[in-house]
Amino acid sequence: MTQDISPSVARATAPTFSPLYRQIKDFLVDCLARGEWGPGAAIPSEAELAQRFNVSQGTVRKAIDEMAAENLLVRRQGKGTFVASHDDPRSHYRFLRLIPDDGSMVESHSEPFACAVQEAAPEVAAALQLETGAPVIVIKRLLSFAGKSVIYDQIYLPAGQFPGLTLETLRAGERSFYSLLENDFGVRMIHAEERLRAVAADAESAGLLAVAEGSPLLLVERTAYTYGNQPVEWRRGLYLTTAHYYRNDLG
Amino acid sequence: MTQDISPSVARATAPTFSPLYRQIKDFLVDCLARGEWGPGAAIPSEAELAQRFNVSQGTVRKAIDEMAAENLLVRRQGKGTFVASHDDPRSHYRFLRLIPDDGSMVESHSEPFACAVQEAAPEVAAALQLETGAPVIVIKRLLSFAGKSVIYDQIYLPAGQFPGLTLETLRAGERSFYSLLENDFGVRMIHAEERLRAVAADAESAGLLAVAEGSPLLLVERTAYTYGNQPVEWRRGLYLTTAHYYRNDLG
DNA sequence: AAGTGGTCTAGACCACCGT
DNA sequence: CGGTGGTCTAGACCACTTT
Repeated sequence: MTQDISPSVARATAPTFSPLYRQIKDFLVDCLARGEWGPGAAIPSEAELAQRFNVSQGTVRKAIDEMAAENLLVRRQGKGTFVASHDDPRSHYRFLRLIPDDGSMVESHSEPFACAVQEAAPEVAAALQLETGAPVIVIKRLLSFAGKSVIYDQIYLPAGQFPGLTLETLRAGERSFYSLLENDFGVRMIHAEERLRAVAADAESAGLLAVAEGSPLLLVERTAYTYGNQPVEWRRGLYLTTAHYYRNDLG
Repeated sequence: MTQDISPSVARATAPTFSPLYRQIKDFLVDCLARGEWGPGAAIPSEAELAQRFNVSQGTVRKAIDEMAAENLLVRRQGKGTFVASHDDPRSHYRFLRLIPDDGSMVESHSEPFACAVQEAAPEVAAALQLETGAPVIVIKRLLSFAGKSVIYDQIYLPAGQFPGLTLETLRAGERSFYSLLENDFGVRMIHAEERLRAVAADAESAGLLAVAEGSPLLLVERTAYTYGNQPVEWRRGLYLTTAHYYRNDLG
């Protein structure tokens, strides 16, 4: 007989039946999306969830295993299972792929220098699933390794989801950009897609990165998504790759 | 009491104890590395392996689960578990990340035009863990999408592991490069690392890709590894990214 | 019908963490 | 110590594929 974690839910003529562990996973993902447990918080123990859903602990375990593999949760033996957070040092460099040629682990430093609201250009609107002309926050910043500027980022966010975000906010504190969005606006980035191209530096980029106009730069366009595959950030990064490279592992 | 899948193995004073499922995984990986089962072949069933190792089926299952997640094995319900192969269409585009801007799924065509043995330059030797000057096979080829050349590859292989590889071999048949290495030389690529940079086209690349000298190109340097993290291929690819982009998913 | 992987259970014990 | 996740078992039943 087909089972369901919530007997009160009408199964009716629904032609789609998921295994129990998947129903549990879907439920837990929904809890995360609704902010039931904030980033860094502990979720209920496997035993408690098993009791709550009337399933065995192994079934709950399989659901959590998959979510841990997707970087949604973090297991810590003896302590519990926690909602993944960009505050965690382990998640800190998950989205930055530029590495110095010499392999040194120098600290990177972000220097935002502009933050304004604009109307979304068609390209930006399409990526963020907004109407063209909708208000977006535009942030410009320079990222440097060991004092040398290597990335010029232009970041676009839907204005409505980040009220009161200013240049001062960005410059305050040492936390990373995604940590800030997570803590101050409750928006957690869980996935991103990047499109890379080689381009010639325009006047603005050349000036900021201290190279000749026309020099080859690595263009990295990123769309970042929160729960439910909802895009909430689009950015255009220009990477100077004379002494650094973009690393990618093909599994 | 600590257990071991092979009671006859002296555990002696070994300070490292792995869980059973990890010992089984290590054993299976070793079987693959030794070529016990060729690519595409079926491995013994979970029940048989469980009996052979005197463990429960769930323990074998966990070992195989991890190997499937690492693309070493492929599970097929009702049929069995098989050694992953580049002949499988699913694995076919696992290493090619260049996508046309319009998203069309056009067929790519590889056109090798040079194949010779050279002495390894220091950079190549380092990547392949050989001595500088060791014999390496150098392959040059053009890859085109919809008739337009978009990638110029220079591929370096340790000559000793690929005896008799010629331009004729490469041009024969329609199989992919990694399928050929797998079928004709028993070398299966399981993992690769790429380093990306933006560079200016030199005369040779500009000519082959039909762009002006100095045009920005995406330089992709790849080291590919077989079982045991042994590097067996290094390649330098120059990608034309005016109508295509390199796609990367950040998990 | 027989064989395979896929799901699920109920219980055991271990390793680790906090108090 | 009690609570957590981590490993392992023995068995059940289901879904899929082939004979």
